Amino acid sequence: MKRNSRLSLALHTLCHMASDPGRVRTSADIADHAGTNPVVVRRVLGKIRKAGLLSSEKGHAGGWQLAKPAHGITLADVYLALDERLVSRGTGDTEPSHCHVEEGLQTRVSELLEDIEESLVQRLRETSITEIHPKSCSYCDD
Amino acid sequence: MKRNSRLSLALHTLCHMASDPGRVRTSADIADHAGTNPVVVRRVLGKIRKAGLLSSEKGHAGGWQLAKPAHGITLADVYLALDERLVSRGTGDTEPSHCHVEEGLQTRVSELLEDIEESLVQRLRETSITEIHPKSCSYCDD
DNA sequence: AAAAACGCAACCGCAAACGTTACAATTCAC
DNA sequence: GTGAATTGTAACGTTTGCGGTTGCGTTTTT
Repeated sequence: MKRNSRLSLALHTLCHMASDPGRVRTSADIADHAGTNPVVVRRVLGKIRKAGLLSSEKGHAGGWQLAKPAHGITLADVYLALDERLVSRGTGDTEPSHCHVEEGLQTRVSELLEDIEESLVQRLRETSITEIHPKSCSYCDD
Repeated sequence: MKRNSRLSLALHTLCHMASDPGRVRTSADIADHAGTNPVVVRRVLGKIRKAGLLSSEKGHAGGWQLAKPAHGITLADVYLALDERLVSRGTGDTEPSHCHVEEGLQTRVSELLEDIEESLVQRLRETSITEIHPKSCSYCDD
């Protein structure tokens, strides 16, 4: 897999599911399609499930499917479910500075990045996963 | 330093410079203020310089300063100068798949992320570095 | 009981990035 | 000229994040 793999993998999988919501898929199936590993798939989809977008069933004939209508799932839902925080990254430790301006500036920069992050999420909220639809393919049983 | 350090460091530094454009600062000064290392500073600011936003002078009394008016420098300029590509990350190798749909989908997801990246840059273009101004501080000579 | 599937923890290996040291090149003061 | 100050760059170590992998327990169906 390559960069931004988690988001990419999640969108990839959700798009497949949106095109055939009834079908239950195993992590092995998904991993094959995405060119990765079942455990990685379960790791990523686990977060999506915790956000309520997917459901999974254990045991024989178990697997994954959408937990709600695809048209109601936006890119923001997926992004937030994965806790990506591409731009802001909650700074966590604000190391104290010897200078008032420094601390103020540090805070300002953080706030700014936080704003940008919010803009990004707003943008993501405008697109549903149903809008990622490649043309159908007669060679695949998707 | 913490996450997203390059962008953070660059904004931090440029903001300082915007508030006193005449002053020449050494990488050691900047590193002190930012709580990092002169070499790291030179690494990051080097990219900014290549984009034409900063100039640097070697030798005694050398250092860094803005290469153009601060109000004309946007966050997008800085972001692009650093070649961050937070969301899309030019996939590079598009591993061929056994399935037409997979390749189409892969492409679609990449295009989508590319769009999002573009939206992000558009958002960044709306803010100038002069808009990151903490209140002045009588304890510091900034 | 066996097979199929998830859930999870533990590890390996790799790549990116920061931190640091070292050194050459350049510029200014004297 | 000599020396100090500063950038530019290369090299190396360390840390961190993450994908990949293995292993094992749990659950469900047959």
